Amino acid sequence: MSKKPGIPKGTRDFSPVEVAKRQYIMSAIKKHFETFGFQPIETPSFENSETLMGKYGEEGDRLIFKILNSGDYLSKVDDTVYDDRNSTRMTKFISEKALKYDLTVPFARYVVMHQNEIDLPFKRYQIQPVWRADRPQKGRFREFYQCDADVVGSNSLWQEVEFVQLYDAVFNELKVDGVTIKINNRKILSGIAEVIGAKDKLIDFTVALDKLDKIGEEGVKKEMLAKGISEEAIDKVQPLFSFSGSNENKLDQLASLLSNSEEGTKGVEELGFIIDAINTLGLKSSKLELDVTLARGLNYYTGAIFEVTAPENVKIGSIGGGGRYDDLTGIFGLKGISGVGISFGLDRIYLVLEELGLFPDVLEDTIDVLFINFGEQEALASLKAIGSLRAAGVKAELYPDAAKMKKQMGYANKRNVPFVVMIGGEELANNTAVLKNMTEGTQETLNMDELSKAFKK
RNA sequence: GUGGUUGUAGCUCAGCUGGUUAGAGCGCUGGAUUGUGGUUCCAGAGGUCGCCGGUUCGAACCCGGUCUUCCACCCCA
Repeated sequence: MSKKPGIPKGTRDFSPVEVAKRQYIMSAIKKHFETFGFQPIETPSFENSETLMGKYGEEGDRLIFKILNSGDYLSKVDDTVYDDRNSTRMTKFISEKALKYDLTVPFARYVVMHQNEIDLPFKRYQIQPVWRADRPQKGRFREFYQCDADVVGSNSLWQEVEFVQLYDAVFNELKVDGVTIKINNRKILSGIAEVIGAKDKLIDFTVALDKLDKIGEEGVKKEMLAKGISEEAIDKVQPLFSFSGSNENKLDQLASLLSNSEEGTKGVEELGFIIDAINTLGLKSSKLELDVTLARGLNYYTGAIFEVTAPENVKIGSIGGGGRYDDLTGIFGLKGISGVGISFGLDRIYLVLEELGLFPDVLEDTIDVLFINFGEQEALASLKAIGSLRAAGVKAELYPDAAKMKKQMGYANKRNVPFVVMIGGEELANNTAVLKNMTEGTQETLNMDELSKAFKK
């Protein structure tokens, strides 16, 4: 048993059916990325560690897969570092490359490196695997695909509006009804923190607030207190805990709550613009929801924050996310370039479609016709016929061995092949072929011309 | 990284409080049917019970470790 091969934790093999289903999702995403004007790029599977490390917070560093240096990497390690036996500190001496953790940071690196060849605003999309050294659980893998679309070089809020439409277009195409596109704005969160006098605790505050739907009001308050946020401060944000009504309604409440904060007011304005525009333009099947508790994601979001959640009856959490980052390329030395983008979680969308039974049946791909193998001469004649069928776009194959009929027929049967052609001794002599319909069980003898015509649609 | 959970034939799973040769269904191979599948019937192959160690006269079953699965936390797609 132990001799059996295995694959690493959190990785998967994909069978032909699974690949077909994944491609179905990917092509829907790709189609809309392209109709929205995005162009594809690809970046390497692994980057220099320094490109990735420190970009996702402390937690992120832990989850980055590090690649061991080639050669005799230990001999180059300094004695003091070696004797220290501190893994974190040792890492940079024995590993200088790492598997990419997301598509956004490598994209920022790409923009900086290729700034002279890019025309701004630059709209790119990217569909590639990423890796995280996380513990697997439902909808969470160590290798998974992200499908990202980002725009750099434009501060326009119309981009945000278009991304909402893009999410809607893709999920509508995939026939997933009832997707919620949640939207928030970092400036609103900062504004709230400012108004309650906890500006220095912005991250702790937002992380706690984000858990509202999970641990409830009391839980959130408890966590905030534990993080050193005062009771008066928590009292001031009380309205947030029972935030309800229409998006416009929420905006009004936020506007008055944040009237003393310049930044917060800006955030309310930005959100108002996006929500107004979407109200006028309309969405096909998703709904846009202002959610002040939304604080997910990376520390670099500065404006809009997006998160897409699956329809209520599917418990999978978020299937996409994104936001605006005013200065992402700044970390690589290119200041003043704003970016905004969204991401689709392919593997999670797959689980949603599977659970809702939304994959089309036609994805079960098979060949159109199997030729039974009766021996050398017969196989040769079969391959002649197969050649002209293939030229006409028919998926045809010859059973490779002159095995027993039962076996060959059984193979056709198991692969759901709709037609079988038999060219045996008799047919060989008469230059004919027997075409059998496997679902009806009927068959007829045809000459070669009639055979190729039979498959013309 | 923390806590819990799972592992028996190719697959899905039984297996009593530890007691002789570990079972079923499906699948697989062969035959009934030497050029006609999906149905039926008959026969057969296939397991060092995840791995390592311990307790015991005796371990699939108890204990420890390890790997794997799934779940929750952290975090996230």
